[in-house]
Amino acid sequence: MPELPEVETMRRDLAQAASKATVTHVEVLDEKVVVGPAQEFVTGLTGRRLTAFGRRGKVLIIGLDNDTALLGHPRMTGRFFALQSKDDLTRFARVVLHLDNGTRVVFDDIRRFGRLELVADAVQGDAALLRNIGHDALHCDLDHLSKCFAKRSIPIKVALLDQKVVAGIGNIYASEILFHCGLDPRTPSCCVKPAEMAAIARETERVLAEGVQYRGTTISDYRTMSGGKGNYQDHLRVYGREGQPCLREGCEGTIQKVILSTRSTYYCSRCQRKGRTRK
DNA sequence: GATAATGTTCGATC
DNA sequence: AGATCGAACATTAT
Repeated sequence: MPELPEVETMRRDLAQAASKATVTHVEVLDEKVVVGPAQEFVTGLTGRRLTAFGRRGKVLIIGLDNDTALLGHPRMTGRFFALQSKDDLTRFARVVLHLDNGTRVVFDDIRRFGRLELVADAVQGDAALLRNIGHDALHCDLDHLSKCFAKRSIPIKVALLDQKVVAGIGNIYASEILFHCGLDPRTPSCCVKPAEMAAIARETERVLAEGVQYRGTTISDYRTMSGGKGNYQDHLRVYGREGQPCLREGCEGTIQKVILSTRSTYYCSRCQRKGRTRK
C-alpha cells in the first residue's frame, strides 16, 4: 500500500476522521512499531489535539496542539483505520488512538515494518523517520535531480527509489514513471540525458498526482475501512504485467520483468530504450 | 513448502 | 570517504 499516493490518501482520510479531535487514551499493542520508549509515546500523545495533517514522501506528519508531531511510516504493510465503536480490531492492530469524537484511529500492520514516532516539532529534523528524506516528489526540483543522478552509476530505476534524492516514489510508480518517459529502467543514472531528466521530473509529478486522484493503487484484495481502496491498479501500464502486450498505441512489444537491486522491475523493451532521446 | 510482496537500514565489500 | 550490493527485518498469501 505505501507509496506517495497511498500515503496521501491516508492523510486525507485521517484528516477527515480525526481533524481537531483530542486523544483520550492510547493503546500500544506492539511496542516494536513505536520509535523510542512506548511509555513516553503514550504520555506524550494522551490529551493532545490533532491539529494538522501533513506528509513528506511516504511519511505522515500529524501536528499536535503542543508543538509536537506524530510521525507515521507504513513501510510495506502498514495502514490506518478509522473505526467506529462497533468495529473490531484486526489481529494486526499495533497502536490504537481513542479520540473524543468516538472514533478510534488504528495503526494496523501485518509485517510490523511500519513505525510511529512522536517528536518535538523543533527537532523534526532529528526524527528517525525523516532522516534521509528529501523533498516531496509531487514537486520535483529538476536541477537537484539532475545533479544527484549525474553522480551515480546505478540504474535510473534504482536511483528513483532513493528517498533522500526525492521522497515518495516506490517500486510500482518507479516502473510506471519510466514507462511514461520511454526510458529503459536499466539505464545508468549518469547516462540519462537532460531532456530525459526533464521528462522524469515531469512524469514523476504527473503520474503520482494521477495516483493520488485515483486514491492510490490497491493490489490484491485489501479491505476498505478509512483508507478505502484505490483504483490506480486499473491504470498501471507495466507493473505486474510481465508477458502481456504493451498498452502504448501502435506498440507491438511485450512487457518484460527484470530484477534490479532485488526489486521486480517492469518495462516494454520495444518502446523504453536506453538513450532514447540521445542524439 | 517455496516464493514474492507498494520499504528501509545495516554491514561488508569495493 | 563514498558508492554499491545483498542480507536482514516479519508475516501473509499464493
